Amino acid sequence: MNTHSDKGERAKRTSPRPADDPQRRATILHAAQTCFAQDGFHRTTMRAVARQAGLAEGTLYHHFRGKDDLLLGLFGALGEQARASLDPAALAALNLRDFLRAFLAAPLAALAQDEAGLLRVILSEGLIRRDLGRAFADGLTGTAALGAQALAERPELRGVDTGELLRTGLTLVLGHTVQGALSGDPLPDPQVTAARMADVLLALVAAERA
Amino acid sequence: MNTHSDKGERAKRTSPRPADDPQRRATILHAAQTCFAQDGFHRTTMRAVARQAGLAEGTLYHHFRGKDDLLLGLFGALGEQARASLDPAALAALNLRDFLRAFLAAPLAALAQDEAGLLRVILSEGLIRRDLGRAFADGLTGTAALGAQALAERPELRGVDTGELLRTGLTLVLGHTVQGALSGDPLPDPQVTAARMADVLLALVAAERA
Amino acid sequence: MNTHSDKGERAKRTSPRPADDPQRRATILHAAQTCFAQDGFHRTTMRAVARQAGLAEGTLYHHFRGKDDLLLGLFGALGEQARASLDPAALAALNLRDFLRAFLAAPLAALAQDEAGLLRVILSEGLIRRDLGRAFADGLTGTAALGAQALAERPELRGVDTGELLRTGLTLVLGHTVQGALSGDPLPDPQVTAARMADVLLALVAAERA
Amino acid sequence: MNTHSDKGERAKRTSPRPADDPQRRATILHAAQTCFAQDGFHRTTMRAVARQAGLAEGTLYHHFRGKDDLLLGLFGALGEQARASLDPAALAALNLRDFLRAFLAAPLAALAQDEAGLLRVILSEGLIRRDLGRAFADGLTGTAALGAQALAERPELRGVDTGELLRTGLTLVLGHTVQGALSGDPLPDPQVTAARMADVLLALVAAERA
DNA sequence: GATGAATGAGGTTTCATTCAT
DNA sequence: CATGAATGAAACCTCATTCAT
Repeated sequence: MNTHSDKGERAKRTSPRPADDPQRRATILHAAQTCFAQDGFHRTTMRAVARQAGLAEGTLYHHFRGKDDLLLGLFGALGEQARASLDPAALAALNLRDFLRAFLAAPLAALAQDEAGLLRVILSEGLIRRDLGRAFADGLTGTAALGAQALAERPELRGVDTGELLRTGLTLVLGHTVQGALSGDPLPDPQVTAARMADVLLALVAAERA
Repeated sequence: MNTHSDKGERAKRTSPRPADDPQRRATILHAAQTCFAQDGFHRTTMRAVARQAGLAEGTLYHHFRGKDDLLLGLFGALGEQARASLDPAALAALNLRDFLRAFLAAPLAALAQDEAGLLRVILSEGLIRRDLGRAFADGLTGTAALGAQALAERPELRGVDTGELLRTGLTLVLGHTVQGALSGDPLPDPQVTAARMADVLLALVAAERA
Repeated sequence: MNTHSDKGERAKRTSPRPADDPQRRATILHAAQTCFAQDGFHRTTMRAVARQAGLAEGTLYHHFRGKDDLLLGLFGALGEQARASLDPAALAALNLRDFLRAFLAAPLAALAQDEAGLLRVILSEGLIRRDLGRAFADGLTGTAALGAQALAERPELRGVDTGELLRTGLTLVLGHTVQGALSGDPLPDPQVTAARMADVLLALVAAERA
Repeated sequence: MNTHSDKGERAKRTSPRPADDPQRRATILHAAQTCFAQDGFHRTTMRAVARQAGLAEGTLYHHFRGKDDLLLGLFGALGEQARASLDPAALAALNLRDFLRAFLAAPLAALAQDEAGLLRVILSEGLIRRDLGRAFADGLTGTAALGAQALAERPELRGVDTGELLRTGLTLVLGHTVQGALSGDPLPDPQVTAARMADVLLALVAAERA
């Protein structure tokens, strides 16, 4: 209903016919995210998604294979988002403290806002569906590996297992985010949280080098 | 019918009437846990639980109000288990390092084995259902507070926010466990993991007191 | 629950063993009537009847074949009651006006009180089940015939179809009672209603003899 | 699938989309009436109604909220029918005898035919469900009041309580119809019955004015 | 491509009845 | 005879998906 206005905006699309879809896909995914975040994947009906998107139920099936495909699409979007929020080149220029802060702030910031709902849905299903869960876990591992590469050469980390360091950092981020998602409390400022967690990791480095 | 064999086991009870039986409840909860852990709450049918329990569908409803009540019962069991695994009195006698190890090993051990399935179910639904999620989060908070009390007087922690320290520890535990649940990989030995995490916390203490 | 006291009363039964039942049957029927009248036959569970009777569910089946048999038993009781409330010998002694009043007051009085519930149940099911319905209708017809016999010889009714006269009277009674049962309003005093209806019939007699 | 033939019949409608269709509703209600009249409301399954309507079970729920809504829809249809069969303007032109005959013949005729089943269902449930029962009773009261208005000015009824007169008439109609529904016997010609009942009322008028 | 009415398998839950104690 | 836990068929209803328009 409220989505009709969005449709209005999109009506000025220049293409004469509805075109194919990258726009439509996004609209639908966004609607799905909203619904899933609110009621969970299983308690959300395709009709609800359709209405939220301002479309008919049948139309959803022109753009997605089915309900599951919606979830997969959402998961893909989460991955893209995560990848986009982390720029290894930029990180490389920072000193260790700032590197850690930026590295941890990225996922925290991405999930801080209304996207928290997205995470809830992905995690909730990921805990049940082996494929989703593993993909998510692999994403974390990959991210840690990516960061570790950027830290590999730093002299002040000589003797430190940077991979494990960053994995510990991401474990903190995951634990923190899940806790927030469970409690329903709004998460504190990502920058502050990231700074606190960076301190933990720095303490760990200091201890290991001692 | 098929229940008679089970009843045979239980025949030592002299009472002629099974009464309201805590055994049956446990049997059913166990079956529910198995099914839920395997397929998730929503994809599990009451029929599946009944079959797993070796009972008729209708019988489940003599002991639980409905499917939801099964989940709640499971959640309650998790809580009891958590409470049972943490003995504040015993902890108080330990030095800091051992205290932290024991404090963190308790939940890790509880969830290490097949109970991992239980956690997956509870978390999966807790991420969607506000009441469950909050109850779970409150459990964590309460546990941290309980531990903090036991640490309050220690001179070597003068100036350290013990509450936050333990919360960080539990955040690590939660993150670690979720990661394990997601990846499907068997979690490493709880004692080892706990030791590693205790080191993180000790590093943090050292850094804060420096 | 409140029925336990009743059970207490009955405990002083002199017979050493529970005896057979005429007492029990009555207790159960009474409970059934209460439940059926409140929620209707179909919405009443055997468990509800058992509880109302202060008995176990299984016990009901020692005295009645099943739920349907309860309804039949109730119907039989209604018939007995109807028959008991009508004493042809006593009626024969009355003048026409009083005869009609008494004849109509009998069923009205029987149904006036809490027995109204009984009627509701019987009628409700009688409208659906051919056997019950026909038995009920036959009861009415029989009653009219019985009354007509008592009026047969009266000289002031020479030329009047007394059977039809009384059938009309019972039609009024039935219509009146059904209306009351539908509206839920408490029925007015049976005597008054009977008097009013008797007037209708007397007017009819007068008109026919004119 | 099997619906396509039906749709063929209906193909004359030019609208590309069936829209919300009043046809379907009627089809379903008719099927419901048939089933309910045969087996009663409670013994009729939604599946039976669907089959009778030549539709899938799920389809019923696109047009009615649930089983109860079917009953309510039927009740509404009965009301409409009753209202349609009574034309106050036309009645006003008749002399008293014909007025009464027409007034009583209307409901009798409406229920005489296969609609008798409809009445059985409505009454059967109305006797149990307070809301339905009251609505039905109110319908009767309203009808009597409507008729009384049309009779109000007649000089030959000066001094007669026309409201009560017509209520008595409807009580006769109700009693008569219920009796017929119970016995299962086919009701006699509505016109004849109405004439006989009109005579009763006329006798009553004569007696009251005497 | 868009629509949404129709489909029907399948889910949860109820409840009359049985039978071991 | 009394009990009441167990049974399991069957009811109502939901909802992902299809397909004629």
